[in-house]
Amino acid sequence: MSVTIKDIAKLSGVGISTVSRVLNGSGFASPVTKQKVMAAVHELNYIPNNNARNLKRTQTKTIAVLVKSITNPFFQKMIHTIEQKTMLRGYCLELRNVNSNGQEMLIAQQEVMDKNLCGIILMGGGFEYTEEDFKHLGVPCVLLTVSADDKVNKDLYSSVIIDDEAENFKATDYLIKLGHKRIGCIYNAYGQLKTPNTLRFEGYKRALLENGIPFDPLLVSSFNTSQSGYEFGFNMMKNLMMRNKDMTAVVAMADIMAVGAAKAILSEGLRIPEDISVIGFDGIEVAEYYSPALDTISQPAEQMAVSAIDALFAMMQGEKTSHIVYEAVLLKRGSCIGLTNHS
Amino acid sequence: MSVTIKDIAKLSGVGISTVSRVLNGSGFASPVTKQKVMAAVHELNYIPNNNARNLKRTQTKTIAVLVKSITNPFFQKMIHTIEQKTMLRGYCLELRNVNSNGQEMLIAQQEVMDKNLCGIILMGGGFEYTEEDFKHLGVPCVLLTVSADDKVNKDLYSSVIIDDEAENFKATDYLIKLGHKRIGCIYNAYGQLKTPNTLRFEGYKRALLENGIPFDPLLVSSFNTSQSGYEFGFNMMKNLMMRNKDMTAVVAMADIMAVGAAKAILSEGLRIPEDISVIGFDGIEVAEYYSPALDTISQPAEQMAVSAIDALFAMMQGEKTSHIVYEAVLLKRGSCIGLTNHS
DNA sequence: TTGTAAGCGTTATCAC
DNA sequence: GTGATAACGCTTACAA
Repeated sequence: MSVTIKDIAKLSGVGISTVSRVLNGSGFASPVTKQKVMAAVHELNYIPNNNARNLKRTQTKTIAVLVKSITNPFFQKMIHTIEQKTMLRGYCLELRNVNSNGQEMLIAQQEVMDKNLCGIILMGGGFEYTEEDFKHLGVPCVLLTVSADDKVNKDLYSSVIIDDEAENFKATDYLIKLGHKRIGCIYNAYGQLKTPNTLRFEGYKRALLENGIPFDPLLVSSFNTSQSGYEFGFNMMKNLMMRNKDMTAVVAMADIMAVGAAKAILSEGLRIPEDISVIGFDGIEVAEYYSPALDTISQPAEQMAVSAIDALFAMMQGEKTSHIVYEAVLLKRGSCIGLTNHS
Repeated sequence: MSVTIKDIAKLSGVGISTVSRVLNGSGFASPVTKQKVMAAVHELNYIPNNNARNLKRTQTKTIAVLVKSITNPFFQKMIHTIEQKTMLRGYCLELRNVNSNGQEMLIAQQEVMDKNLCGIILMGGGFEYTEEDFKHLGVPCVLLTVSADDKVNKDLYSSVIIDDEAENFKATDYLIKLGHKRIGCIYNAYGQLKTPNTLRFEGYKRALLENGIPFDPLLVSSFNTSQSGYEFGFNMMKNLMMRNKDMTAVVAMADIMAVGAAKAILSEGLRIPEDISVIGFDGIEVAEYYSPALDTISQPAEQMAVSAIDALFAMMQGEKTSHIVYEAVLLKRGSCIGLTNHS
């Protein structure tokens, strides 16, 4: 079958462990031996079996990032930053995508065991982690963009987040202060889970409440399907417009949805912001390159990524866990306008 | 340390192999035994070690997709389709991202060995595969969106592609037939490699040639940086506009670049398509949701994915390799206009 | 400097 | 139905 370390040993006329030593750089071997071994390796196109390796190895200097839906453009900057910072510290990074709901911790445990990880970062998804989860993991764990329930002992994990509720309060309040009263809301209700989106929705409701504007379910679209974010935003916005002729603004709980919503508005022959103001959330590139550029609540993605990796390495060195809440920035790019200026 | 199959065997009072059998569903075990084993598994939170598993296992019913830069939105539809089709056939799918240049085949070999794959799909990247590569792999291999050099024996691999040169000829020719003569070109020159982008560039040049329009290097922007596609398109377009006041159209060799280019145009106070016509390539969602929606050469992503997976399973059943070239569709959405209509 | 041999945790092949 | 036991390919003491 496949060529193994034995074949290399045989061909180069040395012992198995010598081959292993040469390949791993550990221990010493005479230059001549090295030559012979390497020659055999190339001749037979030998590739070491990682399973056999990991089975024995203890320390791997590897950490992992588990991303819930890696295709989310918001995560890309973060991942990139984490990759760089990890390399810089001389560690390897294992990047893994997760789709399955609620299974992320199982996959995390699996990964920790398989790869002998010394730490792990979990990003995306919901807030459904339990104390057991962290205990089972066995290695330091940092949650990024999500956290665990307040009941969970905060010494078991670190977290780097924003205050989703407060930030979307900020977005909604901004529109209200601009004079808007009929404000649509588009968000992704993912099952009954507590997610960043549901928190943002709470912020939307609180902003209405505190400003004395009645909450109107007709202004909310959150029917969850498996469509893409763009398509989702587009369809939800179409619905909202059909149901609410008096709507003057919309807050979308993700920029991709905001883009879809914007397209829906423009395709109806309406203008942004003159007819309807639009604000998104996250701060991804598309919102910036869209025309018109869309206002958004921009998360400090790079800083968050840096903090996450810092927190992880701190934990790996035995330091305490940390829980950072960053502040997001309301970027005004012109897709929202005062109601008095509406035509 | 970690809890192993032995612990489960001990706790549940059965033999190791019985535990293995219960967990794998293979072989038989009495309901009572099953109960006991499962109870122990849950109590100790046992997770089987994949390395040890893969070391022994022969048939895994698993195939893999190696994607060169998984963040490329064009690949996402394809990956999704491949995932579904794979599950449908009762196989597992291993999705893996590759960044390293030219190392994709090494990673592929590694993956094949580690996971005992029975087949692999490679998407993205360049055309640099050799005969040796496929021979070393040891399992059926399908190239998706790229192919190997013509010198490589076509019985060694399957491929599903479009004719990048011809398709971008189509795009450029379309603009020329609309009356454009000063047509900008934005593409990503990735080292000296032969990539879809370089082929598309060839198509651009041939269209000019066959229509008797002189090729002007000033109209080409391909300075390769590590920027994102949007940023890249934006900056390249800024350059082009600065250098060519008489440019009336631009062809971008990827939709993300086209979006960046469009933003650059609009941010200069120019209009699309009245002042400058824009056409992209690939057919991703953002181009559709952009405002104005962008014309593009749309690749039949789903069909291509289906063909790739079909080809792979065919090979796995001992059938011959296949080499399919799909035709892309020129989508006219209004971002290109006849020159006579230019204001 | 090099080789021998004992595991790593699992599965597969047998006997029972 | 179930339980020993021999691999799987490698790393790592330890011995030479």
